Amino acid sequence: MAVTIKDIAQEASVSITTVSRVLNDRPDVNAKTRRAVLDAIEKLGYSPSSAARNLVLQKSNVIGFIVPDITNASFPELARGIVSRAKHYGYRVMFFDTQHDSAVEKEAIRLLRSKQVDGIILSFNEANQEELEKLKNERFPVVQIYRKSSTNVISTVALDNHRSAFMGTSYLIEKGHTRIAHITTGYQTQSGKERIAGYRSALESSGIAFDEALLVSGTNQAGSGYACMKALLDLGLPPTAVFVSHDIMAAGAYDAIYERGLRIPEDISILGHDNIEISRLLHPKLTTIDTHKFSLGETGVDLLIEEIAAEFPSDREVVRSTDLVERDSVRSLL
Amino acid sequence: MAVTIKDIAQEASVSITTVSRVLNDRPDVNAKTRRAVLDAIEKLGYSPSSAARNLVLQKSNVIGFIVPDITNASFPELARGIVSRAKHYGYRVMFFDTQHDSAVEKEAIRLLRSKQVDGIILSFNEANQEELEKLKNERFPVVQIYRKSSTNVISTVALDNHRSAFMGTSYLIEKGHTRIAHITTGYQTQSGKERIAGYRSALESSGIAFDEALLVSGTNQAGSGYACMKALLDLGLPPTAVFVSHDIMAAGAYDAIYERGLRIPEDISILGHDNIEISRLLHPKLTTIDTHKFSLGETGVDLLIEEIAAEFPSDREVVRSTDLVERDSVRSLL
DNA sequence: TTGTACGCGTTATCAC
DNA sequence: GTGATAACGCGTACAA
Repeated sequence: MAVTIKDIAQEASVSITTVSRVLNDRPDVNAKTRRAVLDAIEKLGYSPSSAARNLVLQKSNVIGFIVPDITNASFPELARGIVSRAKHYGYRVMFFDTQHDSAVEKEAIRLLRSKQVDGIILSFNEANQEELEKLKNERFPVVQIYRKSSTNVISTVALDNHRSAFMGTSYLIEKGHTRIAHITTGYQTQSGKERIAGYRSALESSGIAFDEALLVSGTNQAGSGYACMKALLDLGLPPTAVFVSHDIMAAGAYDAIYERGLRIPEDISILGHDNIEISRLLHPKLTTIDTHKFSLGETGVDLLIEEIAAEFPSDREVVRSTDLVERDSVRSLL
Repeated sequence: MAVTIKDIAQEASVSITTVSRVLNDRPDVNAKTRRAVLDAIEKLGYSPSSAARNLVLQKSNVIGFIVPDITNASFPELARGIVSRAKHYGYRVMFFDTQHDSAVEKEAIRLLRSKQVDGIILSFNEANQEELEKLKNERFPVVQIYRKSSTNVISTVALDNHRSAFMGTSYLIEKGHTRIAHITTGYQTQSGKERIAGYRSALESSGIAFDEALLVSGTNQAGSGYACMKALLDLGLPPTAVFVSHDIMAAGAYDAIYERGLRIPEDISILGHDNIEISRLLHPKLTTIDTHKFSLGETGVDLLIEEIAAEFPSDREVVRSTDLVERDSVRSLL
């Protein structure tokens, strides 16, 4: 059915070895011969079987990218960074949306073991660390994004969440706010825990007492942000500013605020985190913290490629800082 | 290095054929033998090489999904639909973001020819129809989403844009609007053309004269929606309602309106199209038209699988209708 | 029920 | 500069 290297060889009256040579741009082949082969390829419409190639080369040039939820707002930019950098290295990207199924590790293991992919990038995952480390020990390239490895055996590119939250909270303090709430994803999530710590640390640095009532947790979704904000507005003495740990939750918070007939930032200031696309489409435009997702994705691929090429498993940990982007949702009280 | 079927055979003291049998859940193998093989597999931590499998089976169980821009707001849901349905058929999905590079067709052709993927789903693409049809003629499975094939040789799942725009515009008319503008992506895009036609058709049906000045075109981005809206607001007699062909442009339109100190929907009504995630996060929540993207993706996979299994190239065209979802951005003038 | 041997389409080694 | 030929790891007639 399909045309193979053998057909080309026959058509061009050469051996398959020669065909393979021109296919791989080897210099040691006569110009005339090359021409003939190229013509045959063109004529028969041939293209090499990647399956055969992968088999003999023991390499697929595909990297797997596993996310728990492809609809996560941070996904697109991160994915673009990964795809773009992967392309640069001659790799393709295969996506896996686990839908939080947590069969993540099984899928990952199967993929790697079967050589379907040469390496894997994990993001936002709650995967079993043990399994991953086992994989790692078998010399399978794995890189985590966003999530630090507790035992530091897996290469990681993460955010400096503590510093980021510290910076955000400090910004609100600089603007004259003292009653500052924090909407978080809670102590169960790593980023939540770290950002809470940064938030508290900033308060303390300025001599502001931490108020348990101003810390409310939910999940990384608009609806949850809405609920959290409502809880805060129901307080006897609501905050004048809220640091929301994810922009998508901030969008939900907007809803709750508008529902009460309040204004942003006149009545209450909102500071987000992540800087996703919708942040600048909200009204007023959301002041937030950019996480450089595209670049994070690129770095993830860099680490993975390094891992793939390396003799021995590396375990580099890259921690990236974030940047505040001022827009219109925070009011200065000064 | 890696453990192969041969190692398992040796370990279990059987032939590779037998191992292959248990691997593929063949019934014709003794229970005891199977146990032994399974044990060996477990012990050695074996998993079959997909490269070898693909080569002998002439099949990868991967489908390619090509989009011009992964950050398009309609992408996530569509992708989820595709991934979900593909998984159901035992397929994986490989994403390709062409960044409008329009080397799309070359990439697609290479992929298919090289058997890296068993079929391809194209979305939002401006790819060369001729190339695609050539592919199709060579019995390569290709399905288009959103874009109808002019010559009807490629299977397609598309939207009934005309009907959709007709419905949307009629809705505004029912609400008492007569001065209705349309922000569009223009006559160059297929969906733009069809939606313009639907819009005009609805106006005519109600005896409202089409006003050239109320039709303003841009690109499918927030910034462009902003610019288009500004142009409309600069009109001597601005519209009372605007039908925006894409929600992301509507989000930009909101900006322009707020910038002028106007209110939605009190001063001007906005009707979107697409129902992307941010639509319900805007304030006021955007009334729009849902395109059932998840389902579209599922159907795309259905068609592709059919195509892959089929003896002869099919060329089915599925046209899906849309649904209006009423929220808060349209005011009744009655 | 089990095993032998060949083929899938490439690349790589070694001759010529 | 070019050509046999042996892998790569698996599925599958065909035989036993």
